[in-house]
Amino acid sequence: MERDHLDLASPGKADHNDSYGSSVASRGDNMKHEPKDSRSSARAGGIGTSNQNHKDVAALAEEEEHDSDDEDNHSEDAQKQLVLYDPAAVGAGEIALDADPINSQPRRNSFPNYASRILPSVGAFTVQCANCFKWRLIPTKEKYEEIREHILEQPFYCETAHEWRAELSCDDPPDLTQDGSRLWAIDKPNIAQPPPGWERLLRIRGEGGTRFADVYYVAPSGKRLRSMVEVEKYLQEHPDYVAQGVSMSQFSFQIPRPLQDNYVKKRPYRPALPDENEPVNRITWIADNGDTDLRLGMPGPPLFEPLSQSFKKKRTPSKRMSNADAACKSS
DNA sequence: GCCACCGGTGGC
DNA sequence: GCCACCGGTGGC
Repeated sequence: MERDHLDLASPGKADHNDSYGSSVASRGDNMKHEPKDSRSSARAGGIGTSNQNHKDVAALAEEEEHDSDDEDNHSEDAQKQLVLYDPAAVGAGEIALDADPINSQPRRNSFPNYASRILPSVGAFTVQCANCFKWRLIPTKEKYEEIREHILEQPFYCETAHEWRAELSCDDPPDLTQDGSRLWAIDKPNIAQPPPGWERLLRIRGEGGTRFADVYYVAPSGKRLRSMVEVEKYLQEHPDYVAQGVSMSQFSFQIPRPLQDNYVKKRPYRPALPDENEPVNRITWIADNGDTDLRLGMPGPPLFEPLSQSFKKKRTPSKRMSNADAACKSS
């Protein structure tokens, strides 16, 4: 437990996480407030301390190179979370998590392989205190987006919540904990707030799908946009928005990452296309067919497993278009 | 016919 | 594995 806690606070480790979590509750069980849980929630929150910014891949690479001396990362241990909960449990004596009625309406999918079932939706927004690591509920989506926009430079503390909870301090028990009764997902830090009059919608997909979630932007006209390309196109067709100051930098289609491993179906192994410059007579042993059974027996909570993500090789900016570039190229 | 939701794919 | 984009389609 202690070690986990240290892991959480470990700058090196934290540095490798891009998590700012959102969490989804898959079950509507009661939340627990035991100290033990608070500990584990702190841990979970700890995973996501990266400086990664979707708009600055180069900065990310640099961070990774200096992961051993990022001493000031502790100030960025603040985590953000969206708590998604099972709508079926709404109203069953839950604490005030249904702060976002807009997204609390039951949703169902109706796809061939998904006998109509209720989809998770965002039930609450929560951010982790950078000091005590306890999760604090954020009263509204708008406030959450406001905090998230600058979470790296302006970490969240319990005192930050005085705006809506004057008495709150780190001595108070956590508002909620990662007790397995909810679906948690790690959100991305520093996502710009949507332009005034626009809404950023996060739709959680059903378990076992190919993706965890989708982000949509809803324009004041009601038009739904689902990619930077579409946003760019839309703004070109509606220059009045641009004249009002709406710009591409205010959009991000980054989705949170589920904390629950295997929520998203693993993509089947894709053999690389034969490289004509490579010898073809290598003996191949496909060890990973996407079956994760081997992991099931792993001891300890799985909360740190997503860490491996951040160790992926760096991308060179020249080879990877930024969102803005992509949008420009599409025009 | 619309659209919310999903799968698939290419790229990194 | 993650990300971005977009086509397909069942249900309304």
